Formats: sequence, C-alpha cells, structure tokens
Amino acid sequence: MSVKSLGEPLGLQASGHEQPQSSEPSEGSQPSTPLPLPLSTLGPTGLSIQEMVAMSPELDTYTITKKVKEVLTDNNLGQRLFGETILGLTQGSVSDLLARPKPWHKLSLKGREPFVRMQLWLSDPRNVEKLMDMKRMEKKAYMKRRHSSMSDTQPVESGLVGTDFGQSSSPQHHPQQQLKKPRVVLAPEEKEALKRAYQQKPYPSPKTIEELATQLNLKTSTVINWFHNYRSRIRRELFIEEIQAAGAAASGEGGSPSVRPGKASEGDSCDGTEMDAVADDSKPPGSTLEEPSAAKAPTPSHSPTLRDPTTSAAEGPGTSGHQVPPQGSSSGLGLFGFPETAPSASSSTSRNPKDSNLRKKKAANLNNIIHRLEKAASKEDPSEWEF
DNA sequence: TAACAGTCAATATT
DNA sequence: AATATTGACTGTTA
Repeated sequence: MSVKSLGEPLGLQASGHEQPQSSEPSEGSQPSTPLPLPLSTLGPTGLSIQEMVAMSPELDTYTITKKVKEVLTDNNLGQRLFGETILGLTQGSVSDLLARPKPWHKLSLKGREPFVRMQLWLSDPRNVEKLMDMKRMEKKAYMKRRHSSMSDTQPVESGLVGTDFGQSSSPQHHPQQQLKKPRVVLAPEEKEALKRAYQQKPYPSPKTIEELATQLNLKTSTVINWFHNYRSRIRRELFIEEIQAAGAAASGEGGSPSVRPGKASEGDSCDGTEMDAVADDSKPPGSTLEEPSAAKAPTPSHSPTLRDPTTSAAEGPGTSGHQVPPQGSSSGLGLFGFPETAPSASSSTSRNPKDSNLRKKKAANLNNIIHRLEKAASKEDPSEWEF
C-alpha cells in the first residue's frame, strides 16, 4: 500500500538542473570529453532518469551494489570510471555508496537516482563492454598525452623540477590568495572527545557546542559539522546492520552462509567504534563512562521502554521477494527486471563474526533514540513517530 | 532554524 | 593506482 501504481501522469518539473553542485570552479582539461553528463541516458522508454526514479518499484540497493561491485572487479573496471561515467559522481562518493548503500525506503528521490542508474546499467551487459572501451580510450589518451608532452614541448607548468629534493609538493605561493582551505583534520584525541560528547548528548545545545569548540580549540562550525556527519554516518551503519541481519535471518542458518557484505565493522569504519570498553565483565578501573561533569544534564530520566528500533518494516531482501516489472511494456530491455543472479558465492572472505561491536554502536545510539523519542513525545500523533 | 541528505574533494589507506 | 575516509558545502525539509 505504499506505492501507488505507476501510470500516473507524474507532475514533473522540467527543471534541467544537473549538477547543482560545485559552481564549476575552473575546468579546462579534457578537451574531448563531454562527460559530466548525466544526460544521455534516456531510458529505453524515453523517460528521464528522474521520471524513472519516480516510478521505480522498490529496488534492493544492497543487491544492486553488490552486483555492481562484482561486475566491476570481474572486468577490472575501476569505480572511478564507473562513477564518473555512469553515475556522474566522484570516486569517493561512489566508494561510499557501494560500500554502504542505504536501504531504498530510506532514500530520498535524489538519493535513489544512482541506484536506478546502476540497475539500468546492469540490465544490459553491453554496458560493460562500453565501459571497457572507455577505459581503453582513456588509457590511450593518457599515453598519448604523456608522449607528446614528454618528447615535444614541455608546456605545462613546472618551473622547478629536478632541482627540488624529495618531492616537490609544489604548493606554490602564487600571487593568488591562499584560498586553499587547509582541510581540517581532527586529531584522534579530538575525535575521541567528540565521540564522548556525542554519547552524552547526540544533539548538543549551541552552548555545549561552543564549549566543545573552545575546549578542543576548533571552530564552532567544525564541531557542528562533526555532529551532523557523525549522526548521519552512524545512522547509516545501523542501516546496513539491519540489512545484514535481515539477510542472515532470511537465509536461514542451514544453507549458505553466503552474503557477507564486505567487511562490516571491524576496526571501525567511520566512527562509532572507538569506544571500546566493552566487555568483558571485568570492570575496568575507570568507569565505563568517564565524564567529568555529569553534573547538569538532568538526563532525560524518563526513558520509556525503549525497544530496539531495528525492527523495521521493510521486507526481507534476501528472500527472493523481487519486484516485478511494472508494466509489461517491455520496450527494449526489461527495465526493472532484476538481473539478479543466484547468490553466487563470490569470493568474499567471510571475516570473523566479530559483530560484537554491533552492540556498541546500538548502545551508542540509545541516546540518539531517546532524543528522538522525546521529540516524538511532544507530538500528538504517534503516527508521526518516525525513526 | 536546526537537522538532514547527498556530494565533493582532499587525504589516508591498501 | 585504486579505494576508503571524512570535514565541509549546497539544497531540502519539517
């Protein structure tokens, strides 16, 4: 009952915004590559991607990314090329997307776009060929450039070469103002401190933020950003855990261990992992939570019977519940007919089942949940309680 | 207005 | 070289 069947008139906005992002700084390279393009891909049905996204049935983002990774490695295609060419995203973004895709129902329309593109790409094996061709062409162009600039003119900048020792990381002190942002890098201890603060209060008040910034000697905005990013990334970790759990549960234990999504947690992926303290019963000398002043922070004493929100609806992705192609209009390719393949146990080195830190993350998130509950509590309509 | 969702892009790792 | 991580930025959303 969630999705309305398609066939609707779709009120589309013919906004041709593509690339709202970066205000195109200074481009200038690649004379022969009209790449930035997201266009070109008008589905077989002649629909724009946005339209397709709008009518797309639920897709299994986990399965799609898994398949994409498989295809890429099998054909020696890098994610950079794939991302830039097929998805119109940068390498880092693609890496992130492939490693920890959010479940379909948690994605916004915009967020679903890359997945629809992936699905589309996978739907036609010829696409792989095309990408391989591109790879070759790129290499060729690269070689060519090297040659011409090596034996011939040596135009490009490089005032000081050879004379430099080591590597000349030529930051250049050009006349231009140093608008080069230094790129803040938080020290491990700073991260620790922030994580600790997060555990106390996932949503620090401006005042608290101010304090933290001062104490750590960071810009206020850095602290704010850190919290936003941390919350958001932790949330994502939880999503993938849900997926994994669902998959594991669905596949039952007897059969195939199969899916072992990459290496889930381990040391720590993005965050929630530093807080080790777990465990073993022996209580460590210090307290588990060491926090100077627990003074204020009345702490939301009232914590209604919290339940693990992990019990989310959604269906089991694992169990074959695939969506069916919406319309029979099979013009061209089976649009959304899943190319899904059997759980071919691809390599995947099933790492040790060290998911103990799953607990930790969840625990770390309790505060977050409490916060949301409190927020929800102020709402009359329970149906608004979204998690 | 704060929080979020998506990304970018500079660094870090592998 | 290819990938992974992550602070910051832009556009939405409630």
